[in-house]
Amino acid sequence: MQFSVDELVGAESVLTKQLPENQTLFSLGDECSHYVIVQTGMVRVELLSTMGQHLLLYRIQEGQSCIMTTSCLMGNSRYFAQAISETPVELILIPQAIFHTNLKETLTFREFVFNNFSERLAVMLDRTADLAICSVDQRLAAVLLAHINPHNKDHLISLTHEQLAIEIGSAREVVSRRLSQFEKIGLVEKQRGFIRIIDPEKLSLLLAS
Amino acid sequence: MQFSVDELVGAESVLTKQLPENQTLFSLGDECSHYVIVQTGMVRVELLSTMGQHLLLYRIQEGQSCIMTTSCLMGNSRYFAQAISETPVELILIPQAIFHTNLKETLTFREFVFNNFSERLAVMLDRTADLAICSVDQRLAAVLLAHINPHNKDHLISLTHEQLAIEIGSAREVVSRRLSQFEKIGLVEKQRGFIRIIDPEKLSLLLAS
DNA sequence: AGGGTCACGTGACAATGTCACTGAGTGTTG
DNA sequence: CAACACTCAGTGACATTGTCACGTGACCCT
Repeated sequence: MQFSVDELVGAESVLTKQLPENQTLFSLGDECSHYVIVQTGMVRVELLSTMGQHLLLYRIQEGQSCIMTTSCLMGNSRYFAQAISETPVELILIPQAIFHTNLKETLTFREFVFNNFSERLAVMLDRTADLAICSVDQRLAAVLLAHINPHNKDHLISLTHEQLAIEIGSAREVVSRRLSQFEKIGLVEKQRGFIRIIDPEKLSLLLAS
Repeated sequence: MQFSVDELVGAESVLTKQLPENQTLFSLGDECSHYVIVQTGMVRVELLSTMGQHLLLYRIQEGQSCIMTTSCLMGNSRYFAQAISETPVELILIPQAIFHTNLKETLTFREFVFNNFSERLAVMLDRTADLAICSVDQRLAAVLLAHINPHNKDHLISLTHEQLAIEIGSAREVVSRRLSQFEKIGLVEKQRGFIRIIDPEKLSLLLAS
């Protein structure tokens, strides 16, 4: 993070909290009592359908805050999605009252909140646009390319088809089928729980069309 | 509107602007120089795909403000969608500098901005969730029911299939086909440019399933 | 070895989107 | 009025994507 939390809100009012993986941070209908900053780890925020389907809205990573939390605090409304830790996380919690006081009085805090908010909203709307505009193949290719580790010459990606499906907002079976097709034309190789990228260049050509 | 703009920001800094129907308020990539409140009329905000396809994000009506504008001002970023007047509109414009000063110093202004923002975000995410979760039939039924004028016993709705398609995020042909089906089972009657709701009760049953 | 769970493959089918084209209504204009 | 253009709607053919119901093999545990 690029700022000191203590400096922003005063050390005495900042709480921290640790949570293990796969823990619910908030659920649909919950009241919002604290502003939350993720200090380490990753949190997933998703909508829930009437069935058990999930729709990934966005992720919150190190140093970021949650737009829904911000929105709920600002508008005094309730959560209408749920958040789950994807890794063990360390959170910074700022009580509602302190949040509002600082928003009013501290320029650096206000700037942090607003910038973070605006940036997160942009990312989320980008994702929405992608979902609406790009094909499954394109979204799949994009996610695969995004997971390449540049330090590792062997482009092996540790994701299951299920995880990829959530990532691109599709279904496992669809991902399986498209990956088989990708394999057939030499773009990737499949292993249980892993995908190896064989031809990143061709893969990125997919995005252009 | 439930507040006096003059009271909020000082009469001297408030600008107003009139625009006819079908005018672009902002486009993708534009800088954001003013906070905007729609005083009368209606504005549509939509994403653009690589092709000419539009994806309706949300509408801004009387007394409301635009979340993307708010976000851009707060985060000092550029517009990544476009806004178009659906009717003649009357706008209130508050220059960026005045916006920030008032956000800092005026409690009522801050409350207006935040509440409006939070509410609009909720509506937009609701729409997103609907798109992801509900079937075409359900979305279509919902839109038709929402357009019923309770003062008019004759439930005649003035919308083309094209307009309905944009509304529910689908294609004209799909709307045509589903409406034909609706007509076949006695839910509606079609006319050129109009739909007559015959059986609102059955139509709302569609939403439940 | 047997049982259980997880990841994946697959066929059949339903829902939706896209394309290309037709035709019907409406208004305009010479 | 006749010709024309324009908007709105209907339709068949097809592609893409999602859903359901299974089956199969890998891996883990005792």
